[in-house]
Amino acid sequence: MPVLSPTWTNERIELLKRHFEAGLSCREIAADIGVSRNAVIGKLSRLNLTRGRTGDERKVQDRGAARAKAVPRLQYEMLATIYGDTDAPVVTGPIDEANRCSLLELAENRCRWPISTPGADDFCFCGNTAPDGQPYCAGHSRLAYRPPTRARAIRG
DNA sequence: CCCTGATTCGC
DNA sequence: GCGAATCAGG
Repeated sequence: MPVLSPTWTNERIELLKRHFEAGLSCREIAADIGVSRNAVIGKLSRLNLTRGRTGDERKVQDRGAARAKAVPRLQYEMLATIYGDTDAPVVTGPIDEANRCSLLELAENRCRWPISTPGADDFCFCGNTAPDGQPYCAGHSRLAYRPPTRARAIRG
């Protein structure tokens, strides 16, 4: 019911904290929730959930790999692609939903693909076996990363 | 240059 | 309280 349009509802803040604690970057959190990166950071600051004064903890970026510069896709884009066109559950690879685990059961070798739905109480993660160094499993990794765009390559 | 998070500041 | 703008770091 369109009684009000609160920017930060209970579900928003829960998702915010959850994703934040999950280790997701503010960019991804913002994309997932559907707000700007600054909005997420601003809210986090107000909630005193900041990780401490730091430019960025991720020392080296993918830029080190000059070849195949796969840039992390925003979940906002992914979800839009998945749910925005076809009604069928897009199969992208060996994704097993049966292995989904909770946040506390997440591990380095576990796919941390967030099975999140706006306002879902059964939030969980993929939990599949993820390759070394990769946050997602093979199937989700394919979704999470897109091949280098020609426009970007020729842009210079 | 790109990216990131944190703070500042106007609304 | 909210988020863009700005600052600060890598």
